Amino acid sequence: MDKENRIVVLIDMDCFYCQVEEKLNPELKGKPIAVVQYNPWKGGGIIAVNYVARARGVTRHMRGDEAKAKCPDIQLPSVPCQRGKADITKYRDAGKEVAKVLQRFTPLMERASIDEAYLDITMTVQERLQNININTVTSEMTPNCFALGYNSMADFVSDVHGCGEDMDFDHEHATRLLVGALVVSEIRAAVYNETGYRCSAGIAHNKILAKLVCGMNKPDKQTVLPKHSVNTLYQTLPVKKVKHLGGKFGDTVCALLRIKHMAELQQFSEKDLQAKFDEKNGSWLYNIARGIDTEAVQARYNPKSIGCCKQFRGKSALRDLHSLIRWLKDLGEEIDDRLEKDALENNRSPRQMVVSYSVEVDRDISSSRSYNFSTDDDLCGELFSSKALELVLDGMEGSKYEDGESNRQLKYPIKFLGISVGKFEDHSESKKTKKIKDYFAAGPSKEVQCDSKEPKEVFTKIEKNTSSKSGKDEIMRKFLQKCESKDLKDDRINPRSESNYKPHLESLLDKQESFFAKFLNKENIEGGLNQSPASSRGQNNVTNSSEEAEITTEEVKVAGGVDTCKDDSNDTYCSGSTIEEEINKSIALFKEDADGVDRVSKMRQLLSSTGKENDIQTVETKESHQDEQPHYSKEECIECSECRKMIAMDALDVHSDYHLALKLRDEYRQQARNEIKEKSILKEVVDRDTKKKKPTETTKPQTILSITNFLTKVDTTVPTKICSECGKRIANDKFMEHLDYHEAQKLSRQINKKVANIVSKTTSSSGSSIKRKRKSESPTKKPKVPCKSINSFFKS
DNA sequence: CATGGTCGTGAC
DNA sequence: GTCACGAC
Repeated sequence: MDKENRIVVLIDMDCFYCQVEEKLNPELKGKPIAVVQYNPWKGGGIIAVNYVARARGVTRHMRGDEAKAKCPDIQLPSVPCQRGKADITKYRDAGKEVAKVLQRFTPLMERASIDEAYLDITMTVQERLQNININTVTSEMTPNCFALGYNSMADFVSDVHGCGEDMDFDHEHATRLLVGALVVSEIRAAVYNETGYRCSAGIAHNKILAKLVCGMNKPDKQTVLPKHSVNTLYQTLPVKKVKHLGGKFGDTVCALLRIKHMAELQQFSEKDLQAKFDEKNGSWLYNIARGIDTEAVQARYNPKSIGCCKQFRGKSALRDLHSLIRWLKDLGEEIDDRLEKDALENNRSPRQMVVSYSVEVDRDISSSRSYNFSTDDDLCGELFSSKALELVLDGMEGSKYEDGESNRQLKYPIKFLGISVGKFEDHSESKKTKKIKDYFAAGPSKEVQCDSKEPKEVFTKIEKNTSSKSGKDEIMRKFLQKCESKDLKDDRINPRSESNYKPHLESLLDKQESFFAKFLNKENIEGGLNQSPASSRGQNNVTNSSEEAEITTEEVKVAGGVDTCKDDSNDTYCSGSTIEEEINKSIALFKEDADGVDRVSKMRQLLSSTGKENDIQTVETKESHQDEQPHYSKEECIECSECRKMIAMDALDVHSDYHLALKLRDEYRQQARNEIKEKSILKEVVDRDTKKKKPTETTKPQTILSITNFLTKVDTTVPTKICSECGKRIANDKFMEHLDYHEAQKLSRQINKKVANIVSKTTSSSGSSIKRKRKSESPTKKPKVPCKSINSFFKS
């Protein structure tokens, strides 16, 4: 398929922060709410408004108090504060939860922000087209769907069926868009069923258009833009509504060309536009004026950088060294927290950090400095904050100013501070492919020495779950074969290829995202989808979008009853015990294996077999079923008592392991939370070079082992006992091991408690030095003066 | 005093 | 390597 006619979807969560709050606190459901940030001053700034509140005239740009005045019964949940900063972890996690669902439908997903993602479903549509008769598709199969240029979806459908008397009507593309709309209906239903969140979607031939129409019908709706409707749309579409044209560039375009609407852009030749703007922008404008945008959807799940920042407006500007240090410390710690979590989830760590800041000298001067980590840098909060301080002071050359010993004033007040890290590198060194190969090339022997932990664990899990059907070698050989012959994508899509190969690949994909993403992106750039001629990387003017922008007044429709079954993993991440890491990994894996593979189709089948209609449309024709993976009839499934999901019986034990792991993790997190102590004092940073670190963690390996064992699959044919500790069914021969696990757990709990006690006793003035026992923390080693001492910036 | 905190990108 | 911009 050529690059102009892909089927691209933008999924945008409706007032996402509000939905998250509603899910967390069901009492809010149905009420007008707005999420605020920093409530002290005038009720806080509103960053999201739900549709009930919008109907009452509440908008963003209002303070909490104004909202209260407009709508007295409005609820104003507040973004939690940590370290004096808004903490959006909740929403990030919720966003990931959604992305995880989306990812199942195509490997080509680009996460555009916390609540938006682009999906290239060209292949999915192609596949579906081969399995259905387009004439059996009706508009009822795509509820809440609009087709631009049509009065109703039904009109569009009949146009597709009737092939259209209109000469301009591009039947083939319209057909694919219709199927795309069908798929998107399923995607949105899956998102709702599995997360409880409502979203809207735009379906078009490229990102720009998908984004454009996504916002035209909200909330909980989708809009498809047929090719031939672009012109109609453009007639009245203000230039500034188009992505990339919403800012200064858009303004100059309008001013220079004296135009207002997109349609007017079409009168200019490409050369014209290139002359007025530059070559690239000229071409881009010329194309987008015709609804053409060839920018590919990048396969990217993880953010490329992780950062945090804060403004210090007005009087709160930082004027002395004390506050500078303190804020850098907080920022550094937040980075640290998030990095720790990221490392766990994605097996990577950053190679660079950037600190940016702005000072008010006359106007606001902003600048940024970067630092590349060296291999022996101990990546931790202290490193970040002290390095940042060094860089800031370095950059403020001459502006620093001392005023006696105790209170060093900065010459210019700091209005903004930010630390971010990026240039991530996989822990498994770019040798990942080689390692995978090595591991599987080593043959059936289970004992392959893997020096680093990550690949092995991942693959043993995968192996475990596939062993009944085919060996790891089988699977991996196929996988590598496909990689090498570059056929991989076709096989993923083509339902007729190895039928039990696809789901495993998918769970593999999930864990090895960066590897796979790279592969896909490469493919994409080199050949486009389906071997189109090599392209010169198209124009790029990309920006990114987030959360919930325009407050449009529309018909009110509240997100309805959220089913509460979720195996929700709302991590508020705390200190990282190794046990928790293990549990986390297990959860991640179980998630896929236990219920992740193709739940939608299973549910669809279940629903259609019981005749019970829900949100899910039973759209598939019979032949499309034949290729679906593990085919579970109702009798083969059982409802999980934990989450009420229907689980295949032969997967139930794995599934309940998953819940157990979740519980374990929560338990550990709770403990960790208890350990958290209040903010530390700048003293800590100041005397960082004299501080000694404590050797912690000595008994880990054993603990890991027993837990891992504990989480292994239990064969149902083997005699079992019920464990009195956890109530779980344990195979007899694993029972001792299992008890060991509980022992280890108790032990570690005790240890943690002791630590917590020590901390709380000494916490009165400077207690936080124990608080974070980082994995990377090496016993006594303090790297060879990685940072200058603060004093070196000030003569005494 | 007053949307704030994150992201990604391209130009220089 | 820095900066401004764009999105929300």
